[in-house]
Amino acid sequence: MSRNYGQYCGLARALDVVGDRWNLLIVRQLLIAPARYRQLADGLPGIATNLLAERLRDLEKHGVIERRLDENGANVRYALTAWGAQLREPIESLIRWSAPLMMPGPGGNHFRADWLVVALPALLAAREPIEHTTTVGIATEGGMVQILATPSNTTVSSHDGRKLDAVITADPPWILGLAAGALTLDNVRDVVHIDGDEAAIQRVFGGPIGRTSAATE
Amino acid sequence: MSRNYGQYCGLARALDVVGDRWNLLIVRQLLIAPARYRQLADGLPGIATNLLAERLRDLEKHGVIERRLDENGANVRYALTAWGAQLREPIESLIRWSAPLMMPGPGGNHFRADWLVVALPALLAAREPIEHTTTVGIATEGGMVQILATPSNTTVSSHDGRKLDAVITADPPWILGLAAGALTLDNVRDVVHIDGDEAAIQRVFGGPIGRTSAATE
DNA sequence: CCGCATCCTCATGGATACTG
DNA sequence: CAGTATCCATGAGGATGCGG
Repeated sequence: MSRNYGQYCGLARALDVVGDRWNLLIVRQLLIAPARYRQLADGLPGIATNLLAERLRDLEKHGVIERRLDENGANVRYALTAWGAQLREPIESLIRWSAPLMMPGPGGNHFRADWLVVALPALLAAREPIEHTTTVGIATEGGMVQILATPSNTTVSSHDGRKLDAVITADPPWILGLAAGALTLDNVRDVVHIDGDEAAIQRVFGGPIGRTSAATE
Repeated sequence: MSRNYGQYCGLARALDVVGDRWNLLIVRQLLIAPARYRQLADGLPGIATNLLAERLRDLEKHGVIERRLDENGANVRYALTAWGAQLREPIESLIRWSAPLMMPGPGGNHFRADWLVVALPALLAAREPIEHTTTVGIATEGGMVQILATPSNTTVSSHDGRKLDAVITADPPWILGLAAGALTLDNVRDVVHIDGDEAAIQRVFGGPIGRTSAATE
């Protein structure tokens, strides 16, 4: 049972709902994709099973997530509600804010490639749109994700097997450093491996960082 | 001592720093202005003094806040570091997300007018810039804040005594509803009181809501 | 197996008293 | 004023059990 701050303040009321330990990480997992209980537990290393169950109940009660049944009426699957999905903005903001904390590297922490599906759009949102549609793969320990960048938008998802313009193989900190704009391709040339069209990687990661903390224009 | 998630994920590392109870609310207070220990305790109703002291130590250790001494070398004052101040973005996002939670009203919760200094810019950030420089006061139980809106930016601060184009007196939910765009001035005309130039209020709160969750254009 | 519920232990939070 | 110290209540984490 979540403890309330008892303050009539937007931040306090938001934290009354999602401020409890694990809550925002559960939302992160569901931003990747709707998931079964077991998938959530796997994607949240360290969570106790009773806590996961309790948090899911709380989040459902507050309208952040919902249980969905598949066609045959069994097999619950957890998914974000429309309101819960709007947590993407604060979560992406926190991810951008945390960039300095990521630069030192993993240091024994758990890592899952699909976390990049949330992190990369957050960091790449700072970029100017690219001119030519480009598809690149990011291969790290634990899996491959793909970036589909068009002039109008950029999406990141698990690799679906399609042919890509280029694939960059690298440890996660280098990828995040590139995405955050803290590193250039030249900086990391000898610790990454690129297959395919290097110019494609350059288009995705090399563009100017156009976004400031103020609104554009 | 804050417990760590042990995940190499930007969100998890951000929460390792600011995810502990009270931490983001302390940052909220310091976004209003640098403050003394006592001012913080007053602005955070419900916090225990040992927790406030411990959180301030943690946040300082992580580089989110710093202790500043005034000229004569005594009297510490807590303030955000440059990095800590960048938490304004995630905090404003959470405030926008929480708008549905604010509509039911305070219901016995604590309220401080200076919390509006953080909340109103977050909600008004969705507006198109106004055409004519306008200054309005918001008088609620517990104090008055002022909005200084120019074509280039909008700031909210505690009232400094200057002459204002208009003052609107209303309970907080009406103000937040107006700022969030959930209410119009016509909706609340008989529960608020306006002194001065009503058109000024209309310019600040009546403008079109231009911002969507996607980036502009 | 999956999706939890129970039980137990210990770390953390909260209220209040107290001190330099 | 600006915190410590103390004590109690609550929540987190881990192991295990259990029905479907």
